[in-house]
Amino acid sequence: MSKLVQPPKGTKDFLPEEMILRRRVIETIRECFVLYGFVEIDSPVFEYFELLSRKCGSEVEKEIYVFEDKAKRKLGLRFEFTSPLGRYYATNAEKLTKPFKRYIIGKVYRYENTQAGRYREFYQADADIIGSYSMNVESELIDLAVFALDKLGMGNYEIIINNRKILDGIINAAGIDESKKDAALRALDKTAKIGESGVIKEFQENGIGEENYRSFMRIIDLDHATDNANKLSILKERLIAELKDESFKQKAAEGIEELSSIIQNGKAVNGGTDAHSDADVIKFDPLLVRGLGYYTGPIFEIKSKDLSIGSFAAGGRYDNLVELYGARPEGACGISFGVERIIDIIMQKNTGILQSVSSPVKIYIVYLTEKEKPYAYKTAKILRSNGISAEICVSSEPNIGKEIKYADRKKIEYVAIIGEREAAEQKLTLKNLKTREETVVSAEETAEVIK
RNA sequence: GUGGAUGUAGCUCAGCUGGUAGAGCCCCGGAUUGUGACUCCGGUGGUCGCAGGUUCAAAACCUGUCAUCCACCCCA
Repeated sequence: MSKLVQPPKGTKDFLPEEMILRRRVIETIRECFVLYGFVEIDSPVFEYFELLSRKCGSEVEKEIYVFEDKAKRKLGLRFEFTSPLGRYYATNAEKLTKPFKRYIIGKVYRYENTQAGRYREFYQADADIIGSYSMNVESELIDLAVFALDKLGMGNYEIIINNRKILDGIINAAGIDESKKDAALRALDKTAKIGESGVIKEFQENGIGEENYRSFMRIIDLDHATDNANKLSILKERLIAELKDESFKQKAAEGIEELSSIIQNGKAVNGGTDAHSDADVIKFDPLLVRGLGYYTGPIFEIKSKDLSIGSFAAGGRYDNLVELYGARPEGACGISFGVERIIDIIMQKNTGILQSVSSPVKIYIVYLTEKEKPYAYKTAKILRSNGISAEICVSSEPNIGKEIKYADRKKIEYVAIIGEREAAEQKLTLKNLKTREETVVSAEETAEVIK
């Protein structure tokens, strides 16, 4: 294939069958957002580069698509929805009802190397609440995620939570210097991948001692704990005992309270028994870090338990970020779903799904000769007026065999055949392509039957 | 940005130590002029990712480049 007929690196074309599935996934998420009371907004795909790069961290900054417009303004494509939301909120704060609960679904762009599940252009579906410091927000977002993911049939997944405040405390208690915090966190985040020796190596490369690693791991050694609540209370005792600095101590305790509250809320909402509120699905993991620089409190990540495709939804609290854009400081927290990754998982779990999706078009109308054409069009209009999506044959020389084959390939469930006999009776032959059954009925009856 | 693998028909792939391309599926037509999944017959389709180089001769060897995949990095 020549270069010019390929879509640019990291982007792809979507075939009609893929679009049907995508549409279904996006619509399901959208419906859930609405069910939880979020309102939709939109904002530009590009913003001033300087705005996008604020507080996102240098690693992320490298991934922003940058360009200059003809007046030499430096612009960038949005790489996620949080910075644009900060700007949007600051711009429109006076017009918005607070707490501001909004959702947005759209394309975002990241200049990075492609891989399975990693694209340069992809969809995110994002729900955020600005204007509350309460943990009820986190609970609501997690509950929403569970609701949506179950509806999507995502099966086995887990929600991993942690809190930046706790991390800060453990880092301090482990004797790691504040200036080396980021490097330490980045290394720790990789524990599952590179193992203990790998983390120690990275620590040393950044001038952090092995003993610091040991103390960190000793503090978070919670293997004997029975559940999340138990883990948190053990950790709390340890941190209070080990932290000298009063402000760190207080923050860490606060962080633990926050997570306890989230877990508690989950239990309350689900009647205290639902598996989603327990360690099975919500899992406190002190090694969860997340890269984005603006998180200030609880952070969470959702990933499949049986497929390793990275997380497909994630979020966290970013209090006071809006202040960066000139608004009054406000509590804020959000969650983001990676649409492509969700679709990848659905397709891996159900390999035949693309073949099995049926067309949104309900019925295909074929007439046999020019004589029946007016009646066929009239029939189409009646069906459409009744809310039935109907396609009519456009060939000037219809061949019934070919037309049925066409309808079958397009996964249309029914065919209406209109020939001399049907036209005379003001009816049609309704054929179900799956069962191959045929009945002779009127257009109105057809609308009733296949609705 | 770094390292590795791959790139042949719409799809999945074959093509030996260099001798100028093949299968299956799909698609199209017919057997079957008011009926699609099966069967049979016939047919279309490839500047071998692209550009150079070596050679009498390159899909094959060399170099570069682009894309995909994998691992880093980071992340949805």
